[in-house]
Amino acid sequence: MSRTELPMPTDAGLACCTPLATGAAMSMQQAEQVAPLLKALADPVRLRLVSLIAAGAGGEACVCDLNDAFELTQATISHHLKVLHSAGLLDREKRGVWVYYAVRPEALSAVANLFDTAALQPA
Amino acid sequence: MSRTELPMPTDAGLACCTPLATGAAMSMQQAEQVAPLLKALADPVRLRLVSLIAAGAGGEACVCDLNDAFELTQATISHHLKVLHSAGLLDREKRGVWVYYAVRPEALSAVANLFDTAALQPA
DNA sequence: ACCGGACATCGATGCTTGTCAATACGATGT
DNA sequence: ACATCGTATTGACAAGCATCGATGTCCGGT
Repeated sequence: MSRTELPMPTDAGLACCTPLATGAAMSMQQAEQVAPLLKALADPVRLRLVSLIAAGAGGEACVCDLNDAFELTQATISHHLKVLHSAGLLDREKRGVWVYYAVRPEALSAVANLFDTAALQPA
Repeated sequence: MSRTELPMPTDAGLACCTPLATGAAMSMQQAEQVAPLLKALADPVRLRLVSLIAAGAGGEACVCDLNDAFELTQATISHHLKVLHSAGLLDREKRGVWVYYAVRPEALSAVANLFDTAALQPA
């Protein structure tokens, strides 16, 4: 990448390079802020974990149930739950011997908003 | 995971383990089907690429512009575009010397639907 | 026919990540 | 006190991934 500057088409009004509504598009900061959320969700196991938890009573679920829903080690499930929790997607509450994870609607709607904003225009 | 079977709470009606509305939740198949889309989007660079392309005129953008929008090698941008294209998120069209990528609204709305369906219930 | 520019592909490299077995921690019941 | 059960943590390993430099390919102009 020799050119560090971008705006001018090198010569005149060449047909390429309509200058991308950069104002309306996402900044690198924004992207780096949202990407971790998607990264946390971008795994089949974690995606299903969130789905199971969201489908649970009160939007929460006990780890003991989640463990049995997969053919994976308890350590692996625990790891995935930690990832989701660290990403801010799940809340964690210890209730007696058991631990319950609950979805954080704010976090999920943040992702939903992302696609409402960025995506859907007919043509 | 010693237990390969799941359904029975080992003893009686213990308070834990409300059995998760497994019918309503996402199957492993579904999760494995959607996760690749999220994986493709779960990178700051790719997320911004999609954003830039979506913000472009007609929901498309020339690679020449995209290259200049990042401090990354042309090879790297090309790689990311390929990932997005392979995931079915972008269309590719060669127009003269230049290549234009365009967003596939269907793919994006698939992701959007995912969060509409799974996410937002008040309490 | 040649050169130059726009993208793609290849091969290599260092970092991240999904998974497991083993172990540690903490609460409960006996 | 002790054994037990539910969950988290640690350490290790293989696989995946983001990035780069170098090279290849295709196209348009001279």
